[in-house]
Amino acid sequence: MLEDAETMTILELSETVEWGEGVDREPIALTDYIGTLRTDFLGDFSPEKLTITIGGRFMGQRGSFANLQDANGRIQLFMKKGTIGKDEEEIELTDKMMKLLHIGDFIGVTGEMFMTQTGEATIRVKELKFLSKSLRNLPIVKVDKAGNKHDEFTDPELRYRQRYVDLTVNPHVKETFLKRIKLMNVIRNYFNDQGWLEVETPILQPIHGGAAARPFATHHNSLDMPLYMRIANELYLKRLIVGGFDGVYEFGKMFRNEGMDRTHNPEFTAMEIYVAYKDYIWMMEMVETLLEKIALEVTGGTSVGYDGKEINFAGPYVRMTMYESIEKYTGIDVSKMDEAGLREVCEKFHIEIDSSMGKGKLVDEIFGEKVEDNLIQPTYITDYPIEMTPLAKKHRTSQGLVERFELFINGKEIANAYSELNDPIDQRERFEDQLKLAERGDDEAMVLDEDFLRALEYGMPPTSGLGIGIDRLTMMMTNQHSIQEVLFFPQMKPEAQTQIEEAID
RNA sequence: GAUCGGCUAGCUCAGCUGGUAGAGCACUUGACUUUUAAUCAAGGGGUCCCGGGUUCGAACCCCGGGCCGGUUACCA
Repeated sequence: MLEDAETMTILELSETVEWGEGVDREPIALTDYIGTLRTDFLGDFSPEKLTITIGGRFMGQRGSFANLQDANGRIQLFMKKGTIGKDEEEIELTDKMMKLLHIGDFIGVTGEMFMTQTGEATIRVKELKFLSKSLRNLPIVKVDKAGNKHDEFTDPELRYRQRYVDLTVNPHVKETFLKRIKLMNVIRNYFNDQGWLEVETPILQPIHGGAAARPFATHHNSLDMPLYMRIANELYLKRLIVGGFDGVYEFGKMFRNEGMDRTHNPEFTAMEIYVAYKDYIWMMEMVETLLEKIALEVTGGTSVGYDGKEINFAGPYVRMTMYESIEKYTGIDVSKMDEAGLREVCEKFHIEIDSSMGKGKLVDEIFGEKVEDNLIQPTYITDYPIEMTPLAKKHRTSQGLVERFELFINGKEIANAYSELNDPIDQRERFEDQLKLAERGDDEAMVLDEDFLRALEYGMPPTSGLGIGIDRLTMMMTNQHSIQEVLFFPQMKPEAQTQIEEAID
């Protein structure tokens, strides 16, 4: 539906369609794309020989000059009235078309490259084809000589709701998403080179296992049973290791029914990988290699500017056990403390706690409050208390700990990894401990998955697993501070209630 | 959830102490046609987020609601 304000444009459209009927409707055969055209042209300039055909959006004009934009860039057109076409009739038609042309329309042009007096690579248009009409006004961003932007399309609400407009008029936005895609491809290529396999596991799960979070619940009609959108895919990937794959990974959307803010969206992308016959020490080395590679290929260097700081992704990264890190930043050794001692420490630092919290949770609270923000450069925090990590293997030497690390960068958790727990008896006990926590009031304690235990009972090789938050890693690599800037379509409340009602009817 | 700020033309924004709604870009018409924030002239375009209230009179003040953003809390 279009507003009254658009009436004029619709009249214009009908006129366009009318003359358009006389125009060749065959698909236009593009010979080039704007993105590479300018550099190709500048590299090997052979004037009057290079006849090309390109397509794109018409993005405004100045006198006889105009801009054309395609997926990868813009180029200037020279379109002089009364000169485009083979004969009188065609010239007249093209003049009419140029009059109807406005910002946002898709056109195809054929012409020759030349250099203007002011040194701008330009196409002298010999033939103009109208391809598609834009009925709405694009917000045009103008950039002056000094590089200042005028009338920039900046309203975050409009930008997120109408990402197609954002992408069209804000090149830096497109750049961010291209980097996100590149980042994922770097990971894929590296993993594939190692022989690890990209797999897919269920998004609709009868038991929402593998993490501690509130799920989205739904209902399957013909089975008449509840299903949950996955909060994690960990237990399914481990089943595949049981099934005999040596290395499996998945890029997947996870869904958590919790608050939204600058770093949380209800659906987000996690990359999880499991490699058999490895442990978490090996995994730290793998992650260092991977992140260095990502930084290099996505940003062009291993040192990345973020938040006014320089983050150095070249390995090896600092390694500290969780207890060491707490001692470093509080001066207190909590490693031998019982629950009562930990509660005292929390009180001393005015950390809010409640009765449902066990030992592991209390340690985590102290860590979150006193340590996390200090971990600016990539840092591995290792060897977590067993209570907070029900899916990780017990530490080979330290009692009460598990073989786990989290990678912190700029005070944020970026990756989480274990030597995976593959002892089915231990795993059952750890699930049962979770049940006790749940009874105590912890509504995020992990749910017992009987089939997963059965899988472990058949035998799982020693395995190391890793999860990386792709959205947050992308934020890091693109210097963005809101998750919405790295998601094409971040979750938003509906624009107007009426739209929802219409949709339901 | 708390708190602060924003919402005015398609976009970016002005709008004083409450007194007929403004600019630039975009759009339309014309001029110009080697421009690059093109230029010049004229024109059209508004549910001032929504609903109530106060007032002779509300974009502006008051009450309620909505959406967006910042901060903060919660949440692996």
